[in-house]
Amino acid sequence: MKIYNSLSRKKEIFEPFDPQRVYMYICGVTVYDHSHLGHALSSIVFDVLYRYLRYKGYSVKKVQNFTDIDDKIINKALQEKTSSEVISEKYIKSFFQSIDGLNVLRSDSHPRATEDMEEIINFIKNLIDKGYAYESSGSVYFNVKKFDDYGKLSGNVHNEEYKSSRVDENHSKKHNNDFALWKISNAGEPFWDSPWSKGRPGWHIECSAMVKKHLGAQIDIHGGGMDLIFPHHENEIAQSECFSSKKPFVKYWMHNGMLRVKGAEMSKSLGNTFSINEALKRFSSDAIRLWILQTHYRTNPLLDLDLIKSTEKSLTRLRLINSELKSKPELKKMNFISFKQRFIESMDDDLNTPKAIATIFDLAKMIKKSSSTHDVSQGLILFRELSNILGLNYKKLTKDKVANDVNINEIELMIEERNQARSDKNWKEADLIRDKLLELGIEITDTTEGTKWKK
RNA sequence: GGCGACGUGGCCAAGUGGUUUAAGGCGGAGGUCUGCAAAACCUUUAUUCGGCGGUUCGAAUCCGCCCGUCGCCUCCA
Repeated sequence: MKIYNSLSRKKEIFEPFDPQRVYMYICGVTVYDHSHLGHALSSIVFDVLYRYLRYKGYSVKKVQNFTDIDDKIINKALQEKTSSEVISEKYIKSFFQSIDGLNVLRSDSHPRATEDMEEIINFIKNLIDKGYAYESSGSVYFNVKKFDDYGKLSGNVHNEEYKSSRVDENHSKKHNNDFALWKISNAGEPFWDSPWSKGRPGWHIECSAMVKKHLGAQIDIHGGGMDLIFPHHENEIAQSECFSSKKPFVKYWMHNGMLRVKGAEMSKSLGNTFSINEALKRFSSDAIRLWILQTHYRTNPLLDLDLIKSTEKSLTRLRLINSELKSKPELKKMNFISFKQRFIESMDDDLNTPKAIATIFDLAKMIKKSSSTHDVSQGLILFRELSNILGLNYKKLTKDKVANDVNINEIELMIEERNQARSDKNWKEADLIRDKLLELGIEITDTTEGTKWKK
């Protein structure tokens, strides 16, 4: 299997430190708001990686953290006149609801920064002891100049010229690129005791500490969005490699592309705030997954709801294969192994899910085509097996209640009336009733087993 | 200013030197079915890969230039 490594900027053959086991860490979300479709993209991509590695026989340990203490959470708490704990708790719940809804498997562990504070503080202590970090008026900074490899991931070299647009009120840093490991708290803000001050950890240190604690000093895969390459992951490398003196901290860095939104003005109103939970009310998890996986994970797709809708459409064919097709054991068994090979070949090539999906569609077509002349049971088994790797479960969007304002009995009655009209060959009346039903949002289908309807 | 990505049919999107006169999905067209529809199924839908040069027996795929789009460099999946 080949994986594109952001560090080397090319595809590399995947060989974990331990040939049997894979240790992977995915940067999780900062829980100050509902997760949006961009998070869905990332979650789904690494969920598929997780599923596929297990399919290949690896024993995989996947860890994804929650950043549950940071400025945005504090601000939100202030805004809503509550505590950061209440805020983070609320959005952690929402996050799980979202990824469960997307059929994303839970990671083996979901640690929170606030629960690993001891580990974080010890990590910082160690870096100070080794001379990589320094304390300055209650805060602690990493001294970037002490780490020669700084910039190896992002290509951002020490750049004193570049002045960030950010208004940094902090003048206690030695160098422009030095970053906070520990931040002294202002009055009223949440804090933890430390040798340096009552304060809280900087953003990057939690991941280094949690990787170390939950997975080890060196791991196979570290994933996240491309936007995290700098400074987050660059800084993680600095911290972790200085801490353990082991290189590389991460063997394969994987970064998914960023979901883009049409038109800048839309970003605030519609696009960016389109939460996963909101999307799941309108689309099935399969549709969202297919939409995302039909684009390679390293490209930046454009959010387009019509596209998700069209994906929903393409699923009907697959659902039909999954649920309605029966195999005929009395016929000659058909072999579908070539489809499996194609699928694996695609996935082995840096998770080429668009190609893998094409194989699933081709497989579906072949099953359908051959079902009357051959026993296609093996094809059906394979179809489900491959679908499962992509996390497709073929459950329909549960538009549960057919709306309270629509009376089911009434619908049945109208359908009966229409069928009466049809048997009387009173087409005008029949069509009129059909139109009426359509106005109510009821779509009907005449089949050999009678008239079916759906909302 | 620095780092990087990309431009493939109406739309989305694989392919990155010959098995490709370019997968798959959506949409369109034609057909089967139907009272008509819908759904489903079948068939069909780019001699062509932003433009111009070059390398090569051979290029969408490599090189150069030009045009265009986008991401990151600041919290961010």
